[in-house]
Amino acid sequence: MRPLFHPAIEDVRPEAILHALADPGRAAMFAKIMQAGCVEACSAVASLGERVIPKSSLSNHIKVLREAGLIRSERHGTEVRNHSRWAEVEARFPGLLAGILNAYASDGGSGSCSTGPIDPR
Amino acid sequence: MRPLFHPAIEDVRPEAILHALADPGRAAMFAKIMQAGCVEACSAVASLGERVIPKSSLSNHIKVLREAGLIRSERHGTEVRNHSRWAEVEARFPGLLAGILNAYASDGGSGSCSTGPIDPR
DNA sequence: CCCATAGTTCGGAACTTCGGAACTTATGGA
DNA sequence: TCCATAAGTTCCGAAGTTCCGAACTATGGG
Repeated sequence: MRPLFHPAIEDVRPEAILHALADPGRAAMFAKIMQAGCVEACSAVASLGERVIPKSSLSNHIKVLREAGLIRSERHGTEVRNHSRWAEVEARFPGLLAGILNAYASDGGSGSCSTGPIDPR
Repeated sequence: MRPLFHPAIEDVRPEAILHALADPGRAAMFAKIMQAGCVEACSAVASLGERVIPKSSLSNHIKVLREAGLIRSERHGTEVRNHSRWAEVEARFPGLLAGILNAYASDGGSGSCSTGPIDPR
């Protein structure tokens, strides 16, 4: 198993973040990781709404979030814990994440993704 | 030629906006349309940096921006004029566009896209 | 050692994006 | 009026991306 790759914060590109969060499912995962005290096993995030996400897709979504610089993942034994990198990303691109997550939150019921109003950490 | 379709502002989805702006070229077009007094023929937007964009791709990029709800296009004789819908989008998703365009702007030279700091209209 | 659990990788089907060539539509002469 | 030209759009094939089931690889416990 290859070691997990994380971009340095200064290598994080806005287009990667937008692409990662342009999927409502991924945006919901990110919101959940952020709100859950910034720690979450991959599988804990596996059901969003009605939908059960297959493991392989889940693994891939998490990878997209990680490589976009949005989360940090560490292996702990057999599981992986995910932390949001909100503070770093916020310092580099102020207002970006709040704007995006609030947009999804205010879009509300109609999207597939539930996110309360934003308040990091 | 089919009449141009524009979503009503309440039908605009955050994921469509993120997807549209996840392409640095499209983000640069949008920034240009906004800054150029909100009016711009498609062809006026055709050269971004070094790159000359083929007409068919350009037409498609403009369509993506339009269908995401970011711009309004009107035919005037043989050309199409594009207006940004900043105010409407800002009212629906406060802070979203500013966050995104500022992120690209502060990413600056390294991306393929030049956008000054944001100040609508 | 064997099993269960948590993730990852592989590979094919379905979808999206890119760009060249052909088409449409409007305008401005001769 | 008829033709030429300019601005966009559509079509379609090649290239790339995403999704998900099946097979695989760690790790920890009994």
